[in-house]
Amino acid sequence: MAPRQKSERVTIRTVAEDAGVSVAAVSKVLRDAYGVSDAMRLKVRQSMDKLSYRPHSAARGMRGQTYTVGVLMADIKNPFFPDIIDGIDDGLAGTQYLPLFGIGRGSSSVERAIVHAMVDRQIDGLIMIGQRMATADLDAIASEVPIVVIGHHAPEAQSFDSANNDDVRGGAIVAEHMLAQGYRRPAMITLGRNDLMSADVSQKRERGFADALRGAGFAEHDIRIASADDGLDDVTATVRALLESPEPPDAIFGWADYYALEVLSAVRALGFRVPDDIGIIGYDNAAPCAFTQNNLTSVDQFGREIGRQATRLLIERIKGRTQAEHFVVTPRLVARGSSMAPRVKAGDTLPSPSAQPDVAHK
Amino acid sequence: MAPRQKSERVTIRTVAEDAGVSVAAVSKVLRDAYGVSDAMRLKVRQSMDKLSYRPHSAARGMRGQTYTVGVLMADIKNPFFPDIIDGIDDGLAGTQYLPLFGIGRGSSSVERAIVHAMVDRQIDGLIMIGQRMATADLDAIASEVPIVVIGHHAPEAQSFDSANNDDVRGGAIVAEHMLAQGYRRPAMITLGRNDLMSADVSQKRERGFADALRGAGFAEHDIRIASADDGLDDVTATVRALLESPEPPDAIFGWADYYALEVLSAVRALGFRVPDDIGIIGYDNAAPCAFTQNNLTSVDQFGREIGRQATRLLIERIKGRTQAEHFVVTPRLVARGSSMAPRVKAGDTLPSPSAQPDVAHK
DNA sequence: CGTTCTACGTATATCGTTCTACACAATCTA
DNA sequence: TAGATTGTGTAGAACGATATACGTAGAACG
Repeated sequence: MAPRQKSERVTIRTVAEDAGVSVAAVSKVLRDAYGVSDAMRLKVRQSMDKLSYRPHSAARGMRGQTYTVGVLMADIKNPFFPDIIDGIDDGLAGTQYLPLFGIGRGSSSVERAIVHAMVDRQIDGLIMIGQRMATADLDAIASEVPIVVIGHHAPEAQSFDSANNDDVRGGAIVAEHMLAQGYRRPAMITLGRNDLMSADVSQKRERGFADALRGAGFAEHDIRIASADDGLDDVTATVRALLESPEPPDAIFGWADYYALEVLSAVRALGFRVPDDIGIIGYDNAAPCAFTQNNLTSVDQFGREIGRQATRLLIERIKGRTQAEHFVVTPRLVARGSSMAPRVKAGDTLPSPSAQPDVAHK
Repeated sequence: MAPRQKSERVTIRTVAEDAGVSVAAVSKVLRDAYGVSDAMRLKVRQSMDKLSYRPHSAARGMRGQTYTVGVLMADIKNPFFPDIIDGIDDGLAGTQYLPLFGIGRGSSSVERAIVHAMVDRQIDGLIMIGQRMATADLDAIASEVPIVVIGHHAPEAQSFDSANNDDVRGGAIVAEHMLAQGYRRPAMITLGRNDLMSADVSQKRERGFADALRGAGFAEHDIRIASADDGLDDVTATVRALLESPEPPDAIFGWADYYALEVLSAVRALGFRVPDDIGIIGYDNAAPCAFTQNNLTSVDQFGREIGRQATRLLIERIKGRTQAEHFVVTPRLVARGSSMAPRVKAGDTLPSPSAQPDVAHK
């Protein structure tokens, strides 16, 4: 009937012709917009199925939404992030939105480039996981697109939402557990501050950890918090320095699991037994914690729930909410072997490497 | 001068007016297209900087390229994939292209949905890592967009490229190493076949492993290849069945590292020592292999190089190559503690749990 | 000096949607 | 019964780039 049939791509026009209605009508059906009768909706849907029509997202982006949400992951090696992503999938299930991911490499300039690229590609909203940008940067981005941040506390921020666990409390939980287990000289190893704005959750955990020790009567110089970049070599060097110092710690808190697993490796490589000589605790309760060879005590921050909430917040923002909302969940300690010293800590002897490094695991 | 200045968004038109040239000229500069003088290029570039202009990707996508390449990752928990991604970043550095990632969840229908979504968003090309679709599906996709697959062998495919290591050879390397270390009853645990088309690299590794054992004189019923879905529970159940069978293996090859680490956990949880009672070998040489607590012998397949090559192939395809190209690299064994039994395997006694499960790691 | 290149620019149709404005009929209200 | 309202549908202008087709000036050539 219609004279034109040069192109082979199925467009909204093809559907309209097939269904015998206008292009605008099809568009309305597509968007579940107001002003279509049930009869028309049905007719159009059938044509779309018959032609297996898929709307062209780039074209939609020119005027309206793309139904794409961007997710910026600060890095890809963190075994905790998959939990969050499961939560995001939960939150997106049943909606038209699809997540596309950008992967930062620990540098805020790379992150910025990715965010720009996503904005240029007309994403409808953005979830940022563990990003390293300052709140001011986030405000700027929020003026272009709705965002929700995970792993960055900004309770006063109005232009964007956030979803987090209570990291200060989490840090405190760790200190309390160490003392309850009989460890006497707890220490923490945390991320170095090379990038101007490093992950601020680590700082929150440090504060909680330190405050709890203070509360238990520790003097300022007995609160030891060392730092190292992630990566086995840096961590090992710092662990070595710590354990060879005059009053070495008998328990170490690694600021996050992926990092604590490197601490675990370093401690054992130096010939110490875990948890007998040194207790080790991580943060996130990521999947590898449960492996027998790690058996790592950790703080569960309910990543999946955080991901779900973040997604809910984002969709609300996209739909028009302008009031900020900041979700916070209370973390919980999951005790495993790495912090369960069997001994009664009577003689307060300094730990030293137990004979040989454990050959079975060498 | 120009009457219109209603909108605030900086478009190609804004730049053109500022630079005093036509819109078409600016577009040419943007695309490094033919027919612009150095003087004009400079002038336009300056205006773009001054206005901090960023081209609108959706609009570009309507007629030309989006300068976005999609990367489909079969899952996000595999610690090997980051290596590949590093390679992709290498390959993309210095180009205008930016990668956006889709994350499958082990199901080919989810993967298909992601691929469609990416195509609808006008990506210029697609790299698929460890995807589970059949070659026929890939042909269909390849007719819409250039693709390169990683972790799927299709040497005869003409419509798309691939980048892989030689998985058959890799499987053989493992068997040879086990025998050289004195292990006498090697076994392999590999992925279950629940999804119709599961990762075909695992099958290649199985073949290499089995062929090598045959070559060493093993009888067919002594070549044991068990299967389990990934996930600690399934793997543990299968490992238990294997180790409690009449002639239990004394060495186990896990088809990939993320999987072998679960095997390691299961074996130790059952009270066996590694490598004394049971040797364990993985595949990929992912970062966690080097941790002291894992100390996992593995096969290095040079993921970063694979990622680099895949990217090169993709860009060539985007630029117009139609002849298929299939890159294959030869893998290499990296021996670590998990496969280094110290004993001389003289008395061929069956392994049994050494006394108690190692309390220190429980 | 006319013709033919070559290099550089411009004008404008086009991509596939969404959105605004409006037409029309049926129903409600005063 | 006139006027307002509601429900349903259409036409056509955007959106911001790219690609095509073409114009112009200067150089090269015979």
